[in-house]
Amino acid sequence: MTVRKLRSKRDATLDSPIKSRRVATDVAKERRLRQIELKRGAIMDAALDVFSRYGVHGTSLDQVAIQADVSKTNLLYYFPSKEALYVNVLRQLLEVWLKPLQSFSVEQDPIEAIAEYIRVKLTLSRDHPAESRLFCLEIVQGAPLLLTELQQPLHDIVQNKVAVIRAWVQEGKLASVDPYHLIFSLWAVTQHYADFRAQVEAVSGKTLDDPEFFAETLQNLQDLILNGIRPRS
Amino acid sequence: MTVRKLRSKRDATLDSPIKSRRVATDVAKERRLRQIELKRGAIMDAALDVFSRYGVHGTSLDQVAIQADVSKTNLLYYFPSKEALYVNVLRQLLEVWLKPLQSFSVEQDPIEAIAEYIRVKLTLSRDHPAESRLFCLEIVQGAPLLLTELQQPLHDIVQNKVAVIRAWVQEGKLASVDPYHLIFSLWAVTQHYADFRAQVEAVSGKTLDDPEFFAETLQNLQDLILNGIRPRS
DNA sequence: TTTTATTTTTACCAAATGGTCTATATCGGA
DNA sequence: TCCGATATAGACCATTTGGTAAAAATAAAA
Repeated sequence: MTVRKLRSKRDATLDSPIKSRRVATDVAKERRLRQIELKRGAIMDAALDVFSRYGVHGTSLDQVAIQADVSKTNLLYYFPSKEALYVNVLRQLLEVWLKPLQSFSVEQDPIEAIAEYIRVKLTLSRDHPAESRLFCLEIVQGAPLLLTELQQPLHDIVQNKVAVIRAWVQEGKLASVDPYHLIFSLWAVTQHYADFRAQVEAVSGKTLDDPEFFAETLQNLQDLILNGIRPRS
Repeated sequence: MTVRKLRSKRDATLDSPIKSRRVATDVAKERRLRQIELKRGAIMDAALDVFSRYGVHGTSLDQVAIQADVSKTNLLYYFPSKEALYVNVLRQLLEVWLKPLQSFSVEQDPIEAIAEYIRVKLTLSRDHPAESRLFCLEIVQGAPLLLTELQQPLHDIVQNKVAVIRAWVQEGKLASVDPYHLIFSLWAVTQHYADFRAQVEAVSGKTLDDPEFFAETLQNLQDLILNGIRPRS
């Protein structure tokens, strides 16, 4: 109810800006909206962090609230329910997540393009581990919420890149790899360092936060994959 | 308490078999023990399944009980607590999980050995997806329970295999890859098909259950990795 | 058959938790 | 300074859920 109120208010200001007699009013309203977005953002950041660590079900709203430095009731003023909060977090995460794939196109040199893709994805694994983990958790559990709205755009963009890779293969610029499996492998090896960080650390004693280890990992993954797909006489 | 009772009883029968005047008694006792293990096994199977789907926190004991076709209280008769059940499931899982790595040794041909390892791991991903998912969930969340007892054996066995791979490299049988990253990559690409099954299916429309897709996946992964590490002049 | 040990069920409890309702504080505008 | 709207907090509630106590049922032993 409270949220319904909030929603309708915000929608109202967004959809039909009141023809204000004074500019001052509008400015203030906008500032307030920014404030709201700021606070919502802070809550979502906190939520992303704890959700990705303990899972959605393993996290209480109180935990999120504390982490975001607000009261639970106040949190529920900004998000109608735990699920709504979670969905918002997931949706925001998706944007970060699908962006890197956009990049490569037929004109590029495949070796360079893929090397760069590995670099970008590995950087993402280092700098956005929470996003990586939460995405992983959601997908592992069948992505009940994500899949419906992920399926279409993901399918489309992958389809697109599959065509690009296929073209590269046909032009003899790559060994004959199945584009799907190449993409899956790229995802797998790069995200592994974020998602399985605990294991990586247990085994090797290092994480991507160590610059040397990061560089070494990048080098190895690029070598492995690129040698794996370089056209062979 | 109830469990303590159960425990002590079982321990007693295991540690100091009562010098029975009759064989019949022992036989009966053994049969009962088998029954207990059977029931515990059934409960653990059910638990593995639901835990891996909804996460530990997302699963209630009632769900597990229903899946195992026992009452919740009855379940708690066989396992002292939810956590105890979970730990048992994890421990059992570990055995299945660490086995494949044991296999390769210096005498083998590295290309064959690694091809076989990929095959085994991919088969595991197909036939034991629940184990793969639960392991993934646990590790992603920092493996609070697993890590303590996983760390040592995992570290040891990996250390061992690292030495093997390093020897292969030194003998010129492999390109100069870092053994750690090779192992991580092998894990990543094979487990991906189980853990990210939802995504793989959303993108490609197929799963490892499809024999054709399985074969194709295996072929591609082997090609990719093996070409990636084959010694190049 | 009687007795004893073990397994299963029934009723119940206490804590945690998502969420609501109401009161209060705060802030922008007049 | 006053007022209306927005934001925050506090008390509270209903449900879920892990777990217990005790009784009932079943199986084993004597």
